[in-house]
Amino acid sequence: MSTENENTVVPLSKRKIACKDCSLFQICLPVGINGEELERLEQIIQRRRPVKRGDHLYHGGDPFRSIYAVRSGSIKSYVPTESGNEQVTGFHLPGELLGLDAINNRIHPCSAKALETTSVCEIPYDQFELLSNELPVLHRQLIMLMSKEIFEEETHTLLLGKKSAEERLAAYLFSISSRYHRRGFSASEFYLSMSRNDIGNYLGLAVETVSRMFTRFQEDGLLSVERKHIIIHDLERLKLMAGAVPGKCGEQFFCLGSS
Amino acid sequence: MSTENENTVVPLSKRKIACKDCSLFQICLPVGINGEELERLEQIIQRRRPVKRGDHLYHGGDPFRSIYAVRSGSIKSYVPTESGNEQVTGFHLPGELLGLDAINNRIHPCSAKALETTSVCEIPYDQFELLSNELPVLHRQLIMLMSKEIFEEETHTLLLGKKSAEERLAAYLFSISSRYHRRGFSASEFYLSMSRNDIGNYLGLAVETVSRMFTRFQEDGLLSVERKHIIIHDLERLKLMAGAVPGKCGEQFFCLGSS
DNA sequence: AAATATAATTGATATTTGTCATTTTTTGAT
DNA sequence: ATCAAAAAATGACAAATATCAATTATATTT
Repeated sequence: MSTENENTVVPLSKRKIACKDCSLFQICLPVGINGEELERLEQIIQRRRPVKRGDHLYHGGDPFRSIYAVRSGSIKSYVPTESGNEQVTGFHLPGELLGLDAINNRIHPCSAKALETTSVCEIPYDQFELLSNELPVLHRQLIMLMSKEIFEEETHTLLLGKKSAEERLAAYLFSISSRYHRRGFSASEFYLSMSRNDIGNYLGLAVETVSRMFTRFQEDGLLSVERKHIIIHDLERLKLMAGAVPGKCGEQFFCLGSS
Repeated sequence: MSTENENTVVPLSKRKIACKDCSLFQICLPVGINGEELERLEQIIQRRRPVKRGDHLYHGGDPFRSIYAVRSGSIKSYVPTESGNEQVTGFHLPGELLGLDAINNRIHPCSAKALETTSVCEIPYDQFELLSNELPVLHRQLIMLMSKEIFEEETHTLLLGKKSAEERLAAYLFSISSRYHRRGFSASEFYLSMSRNDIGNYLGLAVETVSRMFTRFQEDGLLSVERKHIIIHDLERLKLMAGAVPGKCGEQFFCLGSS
């Protein structure tokens, strides 16, 4: 949560932090981008001042202008429905993108709300498109990330379609753990930035069911939970409880959370 | 079901049917591709002999080589799970793509099985990538289609997370109807190529529940169903029964099924 | 710091949908 | 055409989870 100077949109070049110095570098841009290409990409990336908890990056229905990468903090994506309800469609942790569902229609189908003070990189899509004409590697990278997103949505479909409440929460916690771990944080101890309500919504469960499951997990000695602070005591067991994983995993051909 | 000469892989150039003559042209390639570009794309597209009902296009775990577009017939995508179960993740009707979830890992996370005799266009991905270096419009088009797929997965998440059995089946039938309609077929009368089992699996419901819902819909005069043959008597009511749609729809900013 | 609002937990009960068992219908094979 | 196997429909019942209500804990505001 480094509070750099907090102004409105400032070109990256005017700031100290460049992609190549960013801790998310290898997550955002894992493959074959060279120094010169990176520099040109950086020139179009905008770093905005951090958004505060509860603020929206965009609302469902807004015109699409940019895709975003989370630098720090976390974002919740949700589909607002007519009845005033919402369906949470995902949580975005550092190094993850959002807004990819809006490219086709040029309108955001989802809203994106900060769960805590959050910094994002904004990539204006028109400029990205122009630059990609010269640097096909950018398109290629985006396609990879979108493919990954599609796969992850399928994993979530599997969860919603086939898993019990217990399996859902276990899978959820395991996923969060893996993603933090990948970012260099502890896999066994972390703070959940989202409410029980959001978790339940995302997992297709009532809040009360989520609460009860947390209680049960704690009674079983699987983890300690105190409000949003989670300590996993047995990651292996958590993984087992999460049940089915696409492709039978078992190291057969790939694993959730691998890049 | 035009039974052309049924051999193994034959370059498109050797055949009579070109993309520009294909009835799916505007669905596969809706935007800004000119004649010359199209011709170069056609040169890499392979038309294989139709796959028979029950045959697989690929299995989960297979190395990724191509993406596919359905020309006629239908394909079921499913995630095989360790327990021998499966989770159906989607049905692909004419004009729709599959295999996009495998680009990132270069391994198919899903299996794809023909529900009836089905013709597909195969687009070898390496060649597509090479060609895209010269024709960025191809990448752009793929990104659009992937964005749309991500959006559709979110719609499915909304269905699995928030809807009752009745709403699920109504939403499903409305989706199928819209997709056929878009392809120029009747919106109110069609044959379902998938079993009740597959439908239930896809919707996160037991087969029996699907059966009962069909019966109820018929008793309500909403539709006539005879095995796989469906006649919708009141499309508007079906749409209403389907409930929540991303973005409040109501023509506010977009509608399911619009391109 | 007190007061108020919000979030989380817990218990009791209701409801939807799943499971099991059976019958009927349809499809495919010999 | 007959038989066997698979798919679909229907009924009875069970179970998981949602809903409702109440309590407790935690944040937020003044």
